[in-house]
Amino acid sequence: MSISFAEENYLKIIYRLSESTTEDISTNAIAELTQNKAASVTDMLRKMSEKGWVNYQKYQGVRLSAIGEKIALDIVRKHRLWEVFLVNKMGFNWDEVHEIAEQLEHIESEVLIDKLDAFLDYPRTDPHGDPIPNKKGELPQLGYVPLANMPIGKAGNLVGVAQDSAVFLQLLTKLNLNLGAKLEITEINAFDLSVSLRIDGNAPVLISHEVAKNVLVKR
Amino acid sequence: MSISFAEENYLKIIYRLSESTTEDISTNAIAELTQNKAASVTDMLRKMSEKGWVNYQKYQGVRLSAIGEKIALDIVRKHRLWEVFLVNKMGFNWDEVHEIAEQLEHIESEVLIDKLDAFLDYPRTDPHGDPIPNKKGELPQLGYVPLANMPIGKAGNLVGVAQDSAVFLQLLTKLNLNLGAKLEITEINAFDLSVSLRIDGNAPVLISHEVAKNVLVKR
DNA sequence: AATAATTTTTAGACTTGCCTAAAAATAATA
DNA sequence: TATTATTTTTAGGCAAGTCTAAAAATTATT
Repeated sequence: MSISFAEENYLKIIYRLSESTTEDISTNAIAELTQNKAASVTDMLRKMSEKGWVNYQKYQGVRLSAIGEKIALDIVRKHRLWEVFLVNKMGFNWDEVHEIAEQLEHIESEVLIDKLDAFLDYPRTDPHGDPIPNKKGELPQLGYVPLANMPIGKAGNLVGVAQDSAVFLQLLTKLNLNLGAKLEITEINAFDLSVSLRIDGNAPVLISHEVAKNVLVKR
Repeated sequence: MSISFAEENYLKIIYRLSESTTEDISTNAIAELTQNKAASVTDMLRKMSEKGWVNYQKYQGVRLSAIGEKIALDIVRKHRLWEVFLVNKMGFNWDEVHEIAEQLEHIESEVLIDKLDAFLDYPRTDPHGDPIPNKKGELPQLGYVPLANMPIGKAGNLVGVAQDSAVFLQLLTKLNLNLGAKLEITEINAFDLSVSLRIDGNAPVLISHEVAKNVLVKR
């Protein structure tokens, strides 16, 4: 039984939504990310449920099954490896590669992906700092994660930075973002992805997505 | 107006068939290569004719329009560049790459293809010796072509070889395949792609596809 | 030139993946 | 808790791309 582009996209998006919550994923949330109407999502969830890729109860939202998660991780692996390729080998900037990787992730060839992995020297993260699953679907334990990738409401400690330019480090100091500080995202603004951040339990302050990307946090 | 995978495949296959004949391409020939039924091909030809990509008259076969040929050459360019990538950078053998390139050729990003071209150092031919069109759709003038790619009935002269192992050259000598010999394919056997070859006007002899690939001919 | 064989097209149908509009279920609020 | 608002599902429909079976056109053969 083969899998279509559309199905791969749904699985990938359900996976993405699952990363930042333990709750069931809503039809509307999926509709927004797939750019489809809720009715179409319902349709697809029913079909994928029959195939055993998701656990879906009408009106109750959806979660990936073990099989569905393995498939999703496989797509994520391909997506992130291709992103590394595009940035490290083809000279794209990290903000130009998403659309192309969305296409490349559907290329079907296990041996190609293995060779690509080797060619790129077995990277552990993509150009955005997201971890790359191995071929068994296991995520490498990095011990940290970019602040921008932390789920809302989960606290962690600042353990490092992904960039060490002087201007960046000066900004951190000014914001009271010091090593060891306890950080918790209270809100992410959809418009510019800027982040409301609670530092050491104080009132939230606003930082840019760019800053949040470069601050590394241990959960 | 965008183009679908299916349409790209049809255009590419009509182009391939057009390379080896000046006659109009038959519905059945296309059906065989696309692995579809003739009825489906008729349908698609009608649609592509409306879009102006082919010149099609019922029962009379089809030819690419100027626009259709440009699109086809673009796909061929992508296909052949990806083949070079797969062989030169990923370590595949030349006989393993076709299926993967069939998928990669549909990736849509002009800037990616340009960067890939540069990354591969602007190759003029793919791993099978077929010329790679430039981004304007122009084929490089190679001055030669693998014997295996010559159309049936067209004569040319042996100007070189694509391989120089001792056993191969010894075989050429035994077959009377010498530099400057006049060669004309009289038949290609579908089963193993072996070639019936007329040498200097003599009665045809049989050579393998492998040999025909490695003999270079000037038309 | 008439008939037979082959090729191509038409007609009608099916699947996938999407849509809109209306109905049903759930969640929020007075 | 009753009503309202929101979310989700159902029902019916549409386009793309394919299929089979039958009809029409072309080509080959007697």
